[in-house]
Amino acid sequence: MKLSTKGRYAVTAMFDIALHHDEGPVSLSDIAERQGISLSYLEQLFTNLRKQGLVKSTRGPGGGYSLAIDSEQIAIADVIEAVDENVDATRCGGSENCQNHQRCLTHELWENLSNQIRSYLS
Amino acid sequence: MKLSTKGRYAVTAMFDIALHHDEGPVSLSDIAERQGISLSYLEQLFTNLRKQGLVKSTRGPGGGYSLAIDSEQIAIADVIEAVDENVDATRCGGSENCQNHQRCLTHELWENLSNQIRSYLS
DNA sequence: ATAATACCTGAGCAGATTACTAGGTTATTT
DNA sequence: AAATAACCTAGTAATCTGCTCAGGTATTAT
Repeated sequence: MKLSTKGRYAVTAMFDIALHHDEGPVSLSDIAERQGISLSYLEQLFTNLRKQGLVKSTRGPGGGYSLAIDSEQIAIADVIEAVDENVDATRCGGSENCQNHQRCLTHELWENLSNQIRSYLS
Repeated sequence: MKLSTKGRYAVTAMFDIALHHDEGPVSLSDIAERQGISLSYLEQLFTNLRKQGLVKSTRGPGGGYSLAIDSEQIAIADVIEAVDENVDATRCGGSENCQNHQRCLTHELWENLSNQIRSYLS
């Protein structure tokens, strides 16, 4: 789990789409202008959002992106994790070098924390 | 607000100190060994933790770090923010380029989110 | 006193990430 | 046919991460 500007951009853009949902698909250039984000950067973010099945695209003029599912079904955590490919390969990857209780304990602590944040953002 | 390995290291180390609190100050080399974190890197993190008044240091042999305040008074958010100097200078820094309602709205959305996460981690 | 311990500081560095630019291709509408 | 907008690929400057190295300085045990 990671919380950075990248994730914020994605959340902001998704929010923008949700707001203009009734006017049909929203083009990235519109979002870019409204939210002051680089168009090409948005394209990269939306590649991931599309792969995660959060948005669907319509090509050609008048096209753009629209939410793939109902806005209330989309968790903020999903959006953030779609763009922030989490490299959270915890030191003790699963079980291997959990020699002492200590390391397991702190590892568990952090995992719990991550999970709770994730469920909070849902 | 940012959640990364750096913050996790800090939280883990603070947790380690809290666990060994009764045995007096905890040396960074002990933490480094127990948690598998580079000593010099820990030193850098603790410089910030000390500046934020989260830990106090005891020099000399037998010295180390101890919690500056009661462990229950320390918010995880404080620890994370002490090391992850948040560059969260939001695009519309205060008021200047909030021309349209749109930008203000999403900005507010994100700020609320940040605040709620912060209060959750307390 | 002196050695050991452990905090403190700063410089540097490989690798990754961030935010962005540039320049295309493909699909669709008008 | 021409315009639009998704889609794709590659490159880049700046920053961040996690770490090493190389030295300090302060405190305490002997």
